[in-house]
Amino acid sequence: MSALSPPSTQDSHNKRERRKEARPGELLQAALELFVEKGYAATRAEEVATRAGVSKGTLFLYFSSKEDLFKAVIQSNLSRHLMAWNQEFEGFEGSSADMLAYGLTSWWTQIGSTLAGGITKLVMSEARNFPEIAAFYEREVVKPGQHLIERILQRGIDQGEFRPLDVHHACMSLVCAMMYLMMWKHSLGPCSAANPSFDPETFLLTHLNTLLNGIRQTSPSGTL
Amino acid sequence: MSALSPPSTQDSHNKRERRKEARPGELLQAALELFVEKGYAATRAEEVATRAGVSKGTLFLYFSSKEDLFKAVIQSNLSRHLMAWNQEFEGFEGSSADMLAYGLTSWWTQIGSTLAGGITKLVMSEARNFPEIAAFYEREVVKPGQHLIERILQRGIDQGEFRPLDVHHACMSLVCAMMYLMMWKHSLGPCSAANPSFDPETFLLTHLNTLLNGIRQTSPSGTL
Amino acid sequence: MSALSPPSTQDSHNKRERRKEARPGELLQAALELFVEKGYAATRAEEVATRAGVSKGTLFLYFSSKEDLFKAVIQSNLSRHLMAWNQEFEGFEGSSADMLAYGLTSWWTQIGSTLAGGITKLVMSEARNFPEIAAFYEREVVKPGQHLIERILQRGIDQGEFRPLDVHHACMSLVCAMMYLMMWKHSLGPCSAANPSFDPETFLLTHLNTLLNGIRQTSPSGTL
Amino acid sequence: MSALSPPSTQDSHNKRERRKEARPGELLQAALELFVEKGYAATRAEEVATRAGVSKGTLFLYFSSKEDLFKAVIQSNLSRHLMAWNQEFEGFEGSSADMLAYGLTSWWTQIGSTLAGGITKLVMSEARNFPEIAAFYEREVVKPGQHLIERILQRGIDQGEFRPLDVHHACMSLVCAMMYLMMWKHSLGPCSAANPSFDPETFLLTHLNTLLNGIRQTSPSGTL
DNA sequence: GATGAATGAGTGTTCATTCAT
DNA sequence: AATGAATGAACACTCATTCAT
Repeated sequence: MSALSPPSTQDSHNKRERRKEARPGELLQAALELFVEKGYAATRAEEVATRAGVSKGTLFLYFSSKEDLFKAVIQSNLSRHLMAWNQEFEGFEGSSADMLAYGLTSWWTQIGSTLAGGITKLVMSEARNFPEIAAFYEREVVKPGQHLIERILQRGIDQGEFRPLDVHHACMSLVCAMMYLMMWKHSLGPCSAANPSFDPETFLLTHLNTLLNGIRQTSPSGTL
Repeated sequence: MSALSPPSTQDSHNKRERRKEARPGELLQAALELFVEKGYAATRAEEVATRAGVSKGTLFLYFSSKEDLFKAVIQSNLSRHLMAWNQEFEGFEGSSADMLAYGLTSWWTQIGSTLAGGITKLVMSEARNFPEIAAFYEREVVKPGQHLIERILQRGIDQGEFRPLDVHHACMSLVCAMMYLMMWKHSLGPCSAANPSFDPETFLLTHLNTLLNGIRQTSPSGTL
Repeated sequence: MSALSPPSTQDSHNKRERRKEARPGELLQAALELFVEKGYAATRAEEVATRAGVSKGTLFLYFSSKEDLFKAVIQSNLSRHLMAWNQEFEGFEGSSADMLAYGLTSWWTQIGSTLAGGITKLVMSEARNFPEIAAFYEREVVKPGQHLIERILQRGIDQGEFRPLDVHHACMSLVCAMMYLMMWKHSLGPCSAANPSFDPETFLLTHLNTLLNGIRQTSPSGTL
Repeated sequence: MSALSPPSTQDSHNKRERRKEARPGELLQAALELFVEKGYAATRAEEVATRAGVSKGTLFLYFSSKEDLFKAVIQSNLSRHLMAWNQEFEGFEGSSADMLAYGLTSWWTQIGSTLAGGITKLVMSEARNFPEIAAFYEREVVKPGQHLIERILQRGIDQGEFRPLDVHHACMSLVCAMMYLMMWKHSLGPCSAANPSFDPETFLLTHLNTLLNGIRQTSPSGTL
């Protein structure tokens, strides 16, 4: 697209080339969708290939095994996931409570309610069988996320907005609601004819407000 | 039963009988361990049998299929407890806050901290592939558990202990912490050299107190 | 039953003894019924034992294997079969045509329409896997039966009732209708909602009359 | 097709393609042989594959199950012939007696004397255990065959060649001889050192002539 | 003799992976 | 590079047979 892109290959080859270069990405995308939908074990390699528009054999040209494909799916999506996460929270101005509310909302919009939410469920489900992925996830996603939230909480304490508290515990109290929503959405949720009036975003904000009510320096009157 | 009954006959009868009666329990225990450790799909029926000290064929003498075994594992480890709790709380005296704290503590002691806690993660992981099990779990575990907690919350509201609130949301705020702990403990937990000073039970009670702080009719001095 | 039966065992033991001596017969009867109904391969040894009112282990006390049981079932029933057959036809007076008609009718009544008819189907179905049984059946049932019919046909020729013909071929033309009925009755018949007005005995006599019409020295007017 | 088309491409394409197109036929042939020889239940799927020169997995590439293979064997060996006969007889010129004789002869040549004749015995043997196959066979083979023969008989009656008769019974009288031959040939036949001078085709025509003698409007001089 | 709990070889079927084309 | 026919190891489940009681 840029005029500065390498013009080494002839234009006539571009369509093919672009196709070739896009292959891994198309396979990863197809695999992500299927793994999230059906789980790792229940997804057949051929399904992934078919959805990506190639043959079974081609899949193994790009990934040496189904396990290798799985790792690539998770890691490539976690990185994307991560970048979005980091950009989102930089340079926010306002009260710490507002920061948390904003963070929760945008997390739900950009991750929880999308395919990315399925990755978390996938990682949790397969962590025991793929320790490398578990370690990667913890290092690259869990730890930075916790750190960010704990910093916001600490900021609230330092500025007298929240009463002194164990930021680690408070962070988990906050985060666990998101985790619960994601697991539910990709496991029992689709199987249960549950209360259709339930709205995840409302629940998240209710949860936050109840917690803030419990940790604020002075209890305000309204709670949602 | 009588001390004078011929011991020889008894014993000869017993060795076989005792085996037979113990088998289902031994198989369920082996299945629980392996399912929690490796996941349902990744556990071979023969492994379960071997760990229980019997042959493959014997497993199918007691459980008609691998899925049936899975259901039995859920039922024997979770349904049982829920029924007991329902009865226990029928005659409970004391504040609703105490009831919740007691419930959380005994849940952690009897389920969360044991292998049975892994079942929740197991069910969540496999729900999409086994809708029947998902339905079974929702009917036998989720619904009764929610019902119990919501009744306690409603009691607190009716007695003026809690301010009026959406019991469904509040129940989820409470429950999600337990879910999070269990998911963590059986997925990323074993792979991470996490903070060793973290104590799940303390976290649960902290979480409860923060929430109670947020929903109580009159804010007490401070409970964190 | 006879007063001369060996009185060696005490009367008090009789019930048990009679039971014990009846066991093989009860097992053979149960096996016959099930083999005829479901075929050899599809009948489980345990089913046979259960129907005979004993346990699985007991079956193998009397028959060393399922195959052995099968052979015993066939051979014991063929003998019975055979005795009936022989007694039936001895000393018949009347025209050869009447002999054939009588023979066909009584064959249908006593064999074709009973469990014994199922044995023929069983033998045909399993002959390739049990050559001994096939040989036994041919020697003890097929050959004598053919011989009898061919003698009757020859008698008809000798007495000028039938025109000269190949008795072997004529015998087969006659017999094949019985075979067809038996096979049908125990294979496709039960699976098809076939013409309910079809009556095997009528068919057999029609078949015979048509053949006799073709065989007789002078064609009579009526043909059934 | 063109003599000038590049032979290299053709060949490289063909070796693989020709295999693929030949596979179903090779598998059907192997299955036919083994099923007829040992029975359906006693033949292992792997044996069929091995005899066809492929691995177990390949069998299931072409037939979705063993039962499906069974059905395909029936269809490719019997249904095909019946359809051809139906068409052939549409334009047949000559007496109905000749039609029947011609039909019997070609049936013996194309089916009765070949392995395909074993299918009838196979179906009869397994019908009770595979009702779906029984229904399939009745629909695809029995019904069309009966219909064809009954039409010919009716034609003979309408044209004054045969005396009025019950075409259903007459059809069975005719057909039962073929059935008997096939059952015999694939059950007791191989086990017995039977009369080597016996010729099935001659028997069939003798049988037909005897019946025709019995059903013709005017008895001719003698046909046996 | 009788039992029935236990066994383990055997079967149909699936699916990740290979490799000739 | 791409294909897709072929493979064969793996797995859930069955059932004839054994043997301790």
